[in-house]
Amino acid sequence: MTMLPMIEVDDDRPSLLIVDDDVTFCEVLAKAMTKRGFNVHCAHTVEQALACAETCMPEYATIDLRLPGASGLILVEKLKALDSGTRIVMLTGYASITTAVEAIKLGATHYLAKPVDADEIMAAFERTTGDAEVPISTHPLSVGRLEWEYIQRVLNENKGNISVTARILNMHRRTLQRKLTKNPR
Amino acid sequence: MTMLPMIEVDDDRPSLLIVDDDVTFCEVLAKAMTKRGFNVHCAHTVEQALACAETCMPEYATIDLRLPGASGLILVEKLKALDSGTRIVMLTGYASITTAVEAIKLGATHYLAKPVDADEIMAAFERTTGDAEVPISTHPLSVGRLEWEYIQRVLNENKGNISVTARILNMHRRTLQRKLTKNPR
DNA sequence: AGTGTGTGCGGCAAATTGCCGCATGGTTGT
DNA sequence: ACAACCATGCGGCAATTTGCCGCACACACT
Repeated sequence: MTMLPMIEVDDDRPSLLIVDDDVTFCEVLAKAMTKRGFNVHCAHTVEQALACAETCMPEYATIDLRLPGASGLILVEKLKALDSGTRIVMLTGYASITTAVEAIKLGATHYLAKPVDADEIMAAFERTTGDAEVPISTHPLSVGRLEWEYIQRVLNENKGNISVTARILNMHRRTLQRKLTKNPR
Repeated sequence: MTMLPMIEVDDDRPSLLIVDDDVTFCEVLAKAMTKRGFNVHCAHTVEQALACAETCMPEYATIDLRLPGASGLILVEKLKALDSGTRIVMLTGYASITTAVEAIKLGATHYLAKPVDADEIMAAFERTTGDAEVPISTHPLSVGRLEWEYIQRVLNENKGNISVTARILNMHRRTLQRKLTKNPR
């Protein structure tokens, strides 16, 4: 695991590579993880991530599934090839069972659907093995809140178009409309 | 209860253990897999499966996620402990990302949602390595589906405890109970 | 025995939803 | 300008889902 110190000699913090094309998301997460004691680097493309990984040799990584050009799964493969000890958490906006299965097979230690908070990611890093013994993290998000966050995200991605969002989300426009007038629960 | 005290003489067919509480399903699948050259055994509970596995040492297994009493996941763990070379395909009526991730981490070679046909299972046994080329879907989950996945995840993290999960999720136990009996929308 | 907790399920009122309709405003192509 | 199309906001009402009560049973711990 501790192989080549390279440039970063006197930094005993574990290094973390965040790969996500959403710059804002990177910044927010970077801040949160720095506060939790990581030496954080960010990348927004597969190429950037690889370049960064070669120099900083991250012990931890969070990778978004959907990256410009290629799939984040490739990155899982490459990072694991670089250092099989790297702990990788896959993040995704649009979770699917197929990609989850592949990510784990490729060596990701966990797979989380956005929205996630930093504590969930921390917990995921710890859970390297499949288990019966489950370390419990308190889940701040109620189902109502989760739904609200998700709706906001999809709505935003569709530029606020309620009709389109309702169709995508497979719910009735009237219902979406009504939900939007209410506060997150 | 002890159904097959059969003595295994020389049998060069690969042995397959089918674990599912649905007897009819077992029979149908057993027939299909026998035709494909397997030496098939069936079990309907975790205990039966373990007993069977100890005598017949299956090289292949299909395990239903939902078994009376315990989850099929622990069976994955035990079978792998018995023989780490066993190829296990997880089957489930209600596929969720959480259980898929757990199953793969525990060593299952694949995870399939019912209904499946025998050929899919055959293909799954072959696919031991991860594949970074799988297409990523850009289609968001429906809100109902998202809720379902989230519930599954929290439920899993709380070892299937419905009362605790309901409290964390800030929903009524009765409502959670009712949701769990329904299909992911 | 007694206490605490989890589970499954029935019943019923309250809340939410699905689904209709209609009027309005914005955009696009003719 | 006009029609065609789409998104929006909202009212009404039936169907479904929920919250919340209850009860019985099982299991663990004292």
